[in-house]
Amino acid sequence: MKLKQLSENLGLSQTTVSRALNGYPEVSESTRRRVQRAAAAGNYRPDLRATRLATGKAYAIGHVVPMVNKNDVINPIFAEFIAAASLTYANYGYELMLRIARTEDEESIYRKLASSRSVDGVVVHSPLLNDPRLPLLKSIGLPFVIHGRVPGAEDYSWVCMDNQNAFKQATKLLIDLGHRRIALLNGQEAMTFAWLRRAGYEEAHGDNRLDLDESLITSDDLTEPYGYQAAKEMLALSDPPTAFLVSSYVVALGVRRAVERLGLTIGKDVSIIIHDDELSYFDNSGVTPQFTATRSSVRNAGVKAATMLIEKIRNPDNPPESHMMETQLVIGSSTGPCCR
Amino acid sequence: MKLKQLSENLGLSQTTVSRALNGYPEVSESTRRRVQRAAAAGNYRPDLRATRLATGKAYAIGHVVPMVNKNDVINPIFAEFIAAASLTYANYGYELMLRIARTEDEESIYRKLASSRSVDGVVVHSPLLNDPRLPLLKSIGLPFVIHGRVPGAEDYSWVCMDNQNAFKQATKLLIDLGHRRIALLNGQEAMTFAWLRRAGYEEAHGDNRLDLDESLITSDDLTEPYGYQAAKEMLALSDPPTAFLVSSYVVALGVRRAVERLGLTIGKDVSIIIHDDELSYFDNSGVTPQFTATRSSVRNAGVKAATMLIEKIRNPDNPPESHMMETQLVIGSSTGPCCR
DNA sequence: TTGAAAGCGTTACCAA
DNA sequence: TTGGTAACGCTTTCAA
Repeated sequence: MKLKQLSENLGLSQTTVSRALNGYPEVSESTRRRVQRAAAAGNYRPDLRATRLATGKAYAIGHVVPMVNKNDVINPIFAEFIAAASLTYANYGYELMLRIARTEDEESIYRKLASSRSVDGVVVHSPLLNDPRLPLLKSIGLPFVIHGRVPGAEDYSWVCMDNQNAFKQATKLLIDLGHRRIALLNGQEAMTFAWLRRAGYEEAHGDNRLDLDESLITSDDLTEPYGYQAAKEMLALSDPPTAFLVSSYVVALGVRRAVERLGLTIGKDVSIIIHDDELSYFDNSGVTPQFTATRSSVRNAGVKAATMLIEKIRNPDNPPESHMMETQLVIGSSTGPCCR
Repeated sequence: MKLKQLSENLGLSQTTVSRALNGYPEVSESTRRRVQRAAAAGNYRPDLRATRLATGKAYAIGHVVPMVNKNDVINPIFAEFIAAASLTYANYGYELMLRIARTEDEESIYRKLASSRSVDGVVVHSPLLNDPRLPLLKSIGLPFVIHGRVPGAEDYSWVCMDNQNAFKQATKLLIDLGHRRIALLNGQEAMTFAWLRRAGYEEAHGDNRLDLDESLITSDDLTEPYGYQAAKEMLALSDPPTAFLVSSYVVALGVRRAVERLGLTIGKDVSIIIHDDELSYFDNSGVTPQFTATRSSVRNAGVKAATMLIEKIRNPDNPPESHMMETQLVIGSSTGPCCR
């Protein structure tokens, strides 16, 4: 069923039918109802391709995910973020186009998305330090929101978990509990999320006049074996850590395994704080304090980024907007300082 | 830069320029080269919206992911599958539109995708037993490929890991090794992948005239705590299992934890076989046999589904095609029968 | 409150 | 081998 046929059936012009269906005010209520009824009965839906061409809009947002990890193409956090964004777009009549980008293709992908008019804007994932995509997108003039922050850069829109503060507060908590040897199991520090986490960790050390020990800091792709291996090696040091600050739950599972293999007890001999999206995956809350960005925060971030971008598209002259997602400190139970 | 301007610059008609750029044979090579050069110089790219309307194609494939899990919206396997598909579509000039569907919205989403002509076809994820989407999509006439199989249904296109055979072979291996009490930690059995895995497990038992013990079979969302809890309870039985057949690596991490907490050794006291996408996440190969669909298989499945669907769109009258992805049995090291 | 007609930027048919 | 022109199915301007 096309607009033409529908309007002929109704004995109205295409103009009137279109207006009735799109909620224009200058249509009489009785006509509108009649049109709506007929449209529903005839199962009419406007051809999105025609609407796009006629309106000059794409009614689509691109999500460009770079291939950065060895293991995943899309990590679970991104998947949740993107899923939430997708649901949000649907509410606004927008589609989500997903693009996976090899680093060498990334620039041409953005250029093509812009010049072929297939999207109205993009969400940029996995920002890096000095990320070249920022100036690129500005020069292209394609509206964008970054999922993450780029330290040092300004004048762009982003939505981000407060990684730095999260790790600062978590580190501070451990220090206040008496810990002095706190391990940081971080992600790849070329990505700003990891860089910021380390910054928060270092800040808390500085505030408390504690020296950093590089042998307690590692960064890698966030897998279970990484957590196990790193924790195992650190625990074998002559002066081992008494607490672990861990960037993801899978890594924490590895840490837990290393700890338990030594016969140590989490929450008594060793404290673990996890920064991740899914508290429930780690089932010994009540034993160890946990600092976490909950999965719902990730979803909220996706929703926020989506609405921000749509707003930006509708109002291109508004200044860049940014939003820091709150994280929350969840303490399973009281955990005294480590003393083994 | 639009086609009109480009053609004016060149002193050619839009027709000729379009033909030159789209590789039509009736253009002289010299003209084609001249056009291509000018297009590249002027950074011309056809407006995809116009192309779509003119050709009647959408140049887009929809991936509709139902919200089935409590924890993830998109599970990591889907993410990899979808990522691989996305890369494949890009090669063919197609876009991937991602839609997350609440169960109650699913039908209307498919109808809308079809009638608004925003996709040329869809990939259906997470098939269920007697999945209503099959007849729905057939009646709508929207080309589709299912990621997974629907037992009992016929005459549709699918790409699937060979879940049933994988679990049959894995179970058989354990039986041949002397195991008689084999636990199955499965996913939600409303989803066909889990149903098929159980079928394979049961088949191997039947072939060897072993009775099933329902107390050794559980199914749930695939999380670490699920694996831990289920394994812990089973190991406390008066006649505990000597082997575990596990549907995902996170679950296996939980099983391992339960096993190790009892002071048991994997590969000696207890065998574990994992069916999952990422061998490397479980780092004690060499100790326990592992049966696994590797992550590359998942990616291959995504590529396969994408190419099949595009082929189907180009050739709507071809009969349904299906493809069973091979899985491989990876044995870390020789593992004798359990005997504790 | 309604309608006629001109776009939107391509592709594709029919002539030349 | 090239070009004129009519689609494609909407939205939107202008007129009634």
